[in-house]
Amino acid sequence: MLGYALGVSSETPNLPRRIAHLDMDAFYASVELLRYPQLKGLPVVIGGGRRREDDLLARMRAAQPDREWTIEHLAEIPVDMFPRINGYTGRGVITTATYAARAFGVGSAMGVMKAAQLCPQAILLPVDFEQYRHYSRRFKEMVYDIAPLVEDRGVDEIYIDFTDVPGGQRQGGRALARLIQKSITDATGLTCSIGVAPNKLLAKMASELNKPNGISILQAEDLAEKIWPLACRKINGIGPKADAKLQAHGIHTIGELAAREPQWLIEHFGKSYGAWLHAASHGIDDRPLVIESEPVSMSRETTFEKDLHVLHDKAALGDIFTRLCQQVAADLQRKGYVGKTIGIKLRFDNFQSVTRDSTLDVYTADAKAIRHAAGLCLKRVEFKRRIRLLGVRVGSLVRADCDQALHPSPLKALSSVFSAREAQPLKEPHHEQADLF
DNA sequence: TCTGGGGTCCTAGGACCC
DNA sequence: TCTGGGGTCCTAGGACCC
Repeated sequence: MLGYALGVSSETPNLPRRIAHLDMDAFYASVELLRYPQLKGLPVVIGGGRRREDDLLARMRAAQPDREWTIEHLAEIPVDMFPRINGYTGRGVITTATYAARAFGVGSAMGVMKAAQLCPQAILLPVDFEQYRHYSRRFKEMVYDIAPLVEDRGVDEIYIDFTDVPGGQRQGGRALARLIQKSITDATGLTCSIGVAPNKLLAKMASELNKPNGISILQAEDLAEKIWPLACRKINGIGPKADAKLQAHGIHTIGELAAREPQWLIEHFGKSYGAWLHAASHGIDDRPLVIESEPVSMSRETTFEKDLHVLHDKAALGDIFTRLCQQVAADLQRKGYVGKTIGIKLRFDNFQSVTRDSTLDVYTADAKAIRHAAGLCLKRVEFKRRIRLLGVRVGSLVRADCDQALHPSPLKALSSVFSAREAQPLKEPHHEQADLF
């Protein structure tokens, strides 16, 4: 009791916190190179549409009908049979580029059409999420066996708590980082970069310092030398908007940010964000690792090949809308969740986005119920432009087998009958479009 | 050459209740 | 009759991340 009050754990001595950030190198592209080793060293970008089953094999069968072409022979497909980026016309973006492609200035989130200008000879492969998820599970299992306290940050990134792992303190964490790197490469053939630091913020920046296949050890006293010269944008949490605003004030590096008075930052960036900017620039970050978490929302959205008109393309829009609802419903059911906030998202041809949502009295994962509620949301939108993107979202999720989901409060259900909010429509519905979708 | 899809979190205003 | 403050829920938009 006394020990707890003093913040001293009875199980572990008070070792200095050592947090690792592990980032798989060019993950999607590297997974593709495992099955197409003949592309190693070439500029390859991943993006565009989904994988069409055995597209390449079909072309090989046509080109060389005299021999067998199956999934076993992927590595034998000649390089010149692979699709080049310059033949692509569409709205896709690059998700990953090999280091050979990055040398041409091609990078993540870049439009495929722009990448084609920078590197027209690059090979373009479609994304294959199933394959990436498979390798994601494998590399995470390797880590988990060595160091069990892991925060999942998506398909190719994790934080690992080294503090109490045997060997986790040796050489600031380098020994353990080496062991993990070797285990992952032995098991998967993939490489990763690892940064080890006193907290998540610094670990994330450290993992970027020595890529690919590198290890970077950061101590608190290294801040001025290794972090302050970096661009503000390198801080996880400073995006394009905040960066532009900082630059407008003449702040380009983390060191320049650290030199500003916290009061000045609060005046210009708000109480919360301003205080955080100050702390981050000084390498301060107390956030714990989030070992397990529950989803808050699930959504499906799609960008059309061409912008659609709410009247002219009514049938197509209706079909897409129904399909999105069915997909979200299937996702919810497969993962065992129900939600009660149903929402839609639209993006117009000028890239402006609008969202509408509505909270039901009961939790659902039913495609028809979702479609109905989302349809009502759609009626609250004014359509003045062509539509580029349509999405459906279900939020306020709970597990399908939990009490709330199983036993809807009778009081709630009753109150909705008399609820004034329910009785009158939210804002003015656009009646002339009420039956469009 | 226009800019994917799946998420989380924050802010801010209004309704509503105590 | 007027005023008010706190708390929670809902909705819309936006920044940011992988």
